[in-house]
Amino acid sequence: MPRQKRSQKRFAAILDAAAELLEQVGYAALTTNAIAARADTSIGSLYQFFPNKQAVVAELVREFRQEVQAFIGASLSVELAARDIREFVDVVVDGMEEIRVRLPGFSAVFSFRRSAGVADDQRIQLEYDIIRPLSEILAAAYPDVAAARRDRCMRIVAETTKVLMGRAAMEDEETQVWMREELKQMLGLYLSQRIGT
Amino acid sequence: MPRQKRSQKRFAAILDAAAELLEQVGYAALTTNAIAARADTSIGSLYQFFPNKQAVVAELVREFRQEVQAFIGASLSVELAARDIREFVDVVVDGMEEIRVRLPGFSAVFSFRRSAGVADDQRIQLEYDIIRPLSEILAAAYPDVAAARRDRCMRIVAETTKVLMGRAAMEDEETQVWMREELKQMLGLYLSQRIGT
DNA sequence: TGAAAAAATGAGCAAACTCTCATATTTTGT
DNA sequence: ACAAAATATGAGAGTTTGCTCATTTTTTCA
Repeated sequence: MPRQKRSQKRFAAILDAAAELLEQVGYAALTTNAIAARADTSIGSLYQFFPNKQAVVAELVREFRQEVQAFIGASLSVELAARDIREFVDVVVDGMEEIRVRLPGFSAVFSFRRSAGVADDQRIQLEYDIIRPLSEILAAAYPDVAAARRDRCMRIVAETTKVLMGRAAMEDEETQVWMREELKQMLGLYLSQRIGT
Repeated sequence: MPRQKRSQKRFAAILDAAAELLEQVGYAALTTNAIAARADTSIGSLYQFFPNKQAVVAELVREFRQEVQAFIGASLSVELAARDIREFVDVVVDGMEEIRVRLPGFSAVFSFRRSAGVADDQRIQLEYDIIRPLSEILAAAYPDVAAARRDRCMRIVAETTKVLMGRAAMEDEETQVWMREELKQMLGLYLSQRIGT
């Protein structure tokens, strides 16, 4: 762990570089040399802060998880879910989109499949960071719905949101907008029917 | 291209090995040496049939595309779509699941994101192999619906089906069953509302 | 049957990658 | 100002991987 300001800046620069590269080239093509070069530092410095390549991504995921938790705590509530579940869905979709845009590399990390077993635990936790609290909110808002159904619905909602936004990210602005709208429509209809209005 | 029976068997064995490895370790960890070893042949033979690693996957994708087209031609019809769009959705979901189970590596190839630019064209074509014909069937079954809405709906249906089945594939049998059922529910509701009964 | 064509083999080259370490530079505390 | 601690550097060691090629084995066919 860095103690001087100088090294703390490098630490942050390395993470920023990793995030940007992740966004641009994806996980498979991410290399430690490229990260160091983009962070304007030497490969040696990278390995002074991180024991290996996975650790860099793991630290990024840790930050991403915090952002997600902050968003859920700030924007989602039992009252909102109970009042209008469609509006609840809208907030979830818009919130995830905002996070994706603000944090380079987020969707790359969030979506990658079996990337040579890398940070797999962390990625799964990132998903549970969303599914679990959302399910708990629904539990409080709709106590009569069976727990199993609630969990399944939130799993569907989370997975669907994740992938459609990931796909949308690769398209032009116009396509992104309509995909988001269709997604809200679909999830709203689904939750209305499976959980309640 | 192989001319003797012996080499044609090797050609097929290499493709089978690649498909199994793709299923087991994913694209990122796929190596030509591993493919050759699993096919019980030498690395030299692999490069006698395929100019490079991408070509092996490309050939696999070519076969997958044919399977998808065959399924659509055999199982989907304008009549079915016009009669009951929910049943139409059920057939699509079950059909894709059947293909996924029958063809090792299918979901691995179908779902991978930005795998170092590999066979990207082919992967996109695979998606259009589904979206385009489905949209055409809907066009015939529901001629009053605007073309743009139809295309968007089918894109959403295809993407959602793809990812949820990909996720389901990593879970136990019980989870797969309920995810498929929830998926049918959601897509059925969505299409009923956006296209018609 | 024998020579030419086709197919098979695997050692190893070249390139790319992760990560180490001896050395140099900067910061800190006194 | 000076020594010790912290930080920075990049050449290169050690692997892995895609792919080649000289050589051997099998098949074809007159």
